[in-house]
Amino acid sequence: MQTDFYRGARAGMANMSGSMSDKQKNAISPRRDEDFPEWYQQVIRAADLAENSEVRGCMVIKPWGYAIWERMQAELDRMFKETGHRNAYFPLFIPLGHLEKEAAHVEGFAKECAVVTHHRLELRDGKLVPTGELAEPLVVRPTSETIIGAAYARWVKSWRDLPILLNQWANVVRWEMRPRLFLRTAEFLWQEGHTAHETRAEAEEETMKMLRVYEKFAREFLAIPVLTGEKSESERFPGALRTYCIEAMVQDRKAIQAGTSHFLGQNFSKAAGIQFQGRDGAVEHAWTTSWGVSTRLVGTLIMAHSDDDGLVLPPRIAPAHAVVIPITPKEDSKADVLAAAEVLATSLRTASFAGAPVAVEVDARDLGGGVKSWEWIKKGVPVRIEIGPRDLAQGTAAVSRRDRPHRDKEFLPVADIPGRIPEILKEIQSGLAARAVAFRTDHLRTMDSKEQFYEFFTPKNSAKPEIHGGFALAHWDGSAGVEEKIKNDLKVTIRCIPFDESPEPGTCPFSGGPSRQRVVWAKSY
RNA sequence: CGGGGUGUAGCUUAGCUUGGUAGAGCGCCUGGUUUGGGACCAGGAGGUCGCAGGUUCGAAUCCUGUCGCCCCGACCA
Repeated sequence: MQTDFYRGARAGMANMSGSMSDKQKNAISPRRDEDFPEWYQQVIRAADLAENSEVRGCMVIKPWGYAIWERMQAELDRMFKETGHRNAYFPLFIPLGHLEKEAAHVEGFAKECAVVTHHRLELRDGKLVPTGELAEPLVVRPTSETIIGAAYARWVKSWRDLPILLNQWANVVRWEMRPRLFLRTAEFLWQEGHTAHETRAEAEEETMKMLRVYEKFAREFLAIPVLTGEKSESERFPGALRTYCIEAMVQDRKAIQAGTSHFLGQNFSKAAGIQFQGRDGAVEHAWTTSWGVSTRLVGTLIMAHSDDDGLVLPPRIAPAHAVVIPITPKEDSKADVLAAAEVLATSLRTASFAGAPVAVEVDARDLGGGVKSWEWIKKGVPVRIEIGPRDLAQGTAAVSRRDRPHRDKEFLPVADIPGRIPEILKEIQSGLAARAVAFRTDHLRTMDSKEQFYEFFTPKNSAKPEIHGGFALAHWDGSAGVEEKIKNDLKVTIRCIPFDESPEPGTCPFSGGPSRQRVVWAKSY
């Protein structure tokens, strides 16, 4: 089966007629197949999700973008609570000394830390200059293992104090060289779960449990299939014993790490001194985990589902499920149309989707119907409902779906709409998920020869690389040398070593050495 | 941080080679006609041409430096 993400847009274009088609075919220019990175930025602008700020690498998340993040937060927070976690908040500033305690951690994060060295500004010759140097500089958290570890060390005395199962919603700062809206910003929003356990087995189980939470969230809410597995040593979190991840494929066939869960062993508890007296009276170090997802999920969502007309939101994560658009061509019927729109919205809100009332917006702005419709198309709202004077007479409204060409509309009796919308939302959700699965299936290849591998990851046009490649399932001898070589040659890395109940041994096509199992290779964000 | 590209109104851009103090389209505002698919007519607002120096009688244009952004590389969620 050939999955074509552009099919919808083409069908839409074929339906177009009149002056519009001469003017503009798609809302977003360039199209995905012309220039994917530029398309991505234009979608963000067209949907009014975010913009770059005056500080390099930082972004302003605008209301519609933030609403998507809030939806993610709401569902994840619920899932964390269901798995026994509670929220807390730890400081933004970390004493420099804390960061020095775990060697691998220092190595991993030292290069990208913002450091606070002063606590006062003085006005000199009209310029503000920092004064009041701090005795010990403070690091703006790039992640919170160290400062949370220090707190856990204070809190834990006995095995009865364990486990500690906390999460925090916070911002973190990593001074990135190449920022990209949502995908990699100097400051980003995330959640970080931090747990401490009595036994190794318990901590390992926790690590895996939270990975499963992320996987379920991605599949059920974002409609994005993800591969799960373990990171190779070179991709592991600094200081972790094992790093597990969910990896998604987006429409340029690159991989994106959408969430991680780390088994930290006793590394951080030894560094921070998280010790307790066990059931046998012996003093032991706790076993810790950490796990997180960030606003990168918003970028992942955009790249996974959106099309050449803008954002496409899966209903289960959309801030609004439906928008009612009053069409008010005549002054004398305007009040009636607006009133009917409100009545329709109100009745629609009595319907429920996925266990909650259908979220409805009414766009009562005094603008042309086409203008308003296009705005909501670009914002990715799953369902648009237009209601105008003719509908009033007939008791109907025109229903359009974001997963269908934008010209398609179905006139439904108003009375049927509250009953019908939840079904449509369900169809859109499962349709987007199915399409994403099919897309990934099409671009996931099992391969055994080096030649095939290199061909797969080499664009035909090197000057202006077309969308190519995907995920390659190939054997690997487990050596960092092979990883290094492939990365240098093709910019392809091991995204994860999939969990495999019965691994199929084979031969590494790059070294000829023995391989325990196939691993997932891809270009990545 | 290295290589390449690029900065002119909110967006897209003309002008730069051959210096003479800025033009368009979209968007925005007002009025009218419109509104079921990104409307039309008329009027209007908006730019110290990224910033700082320099050359010159005069700089968007030439020179130097610097900053931002984009792409590639290193690094990363």
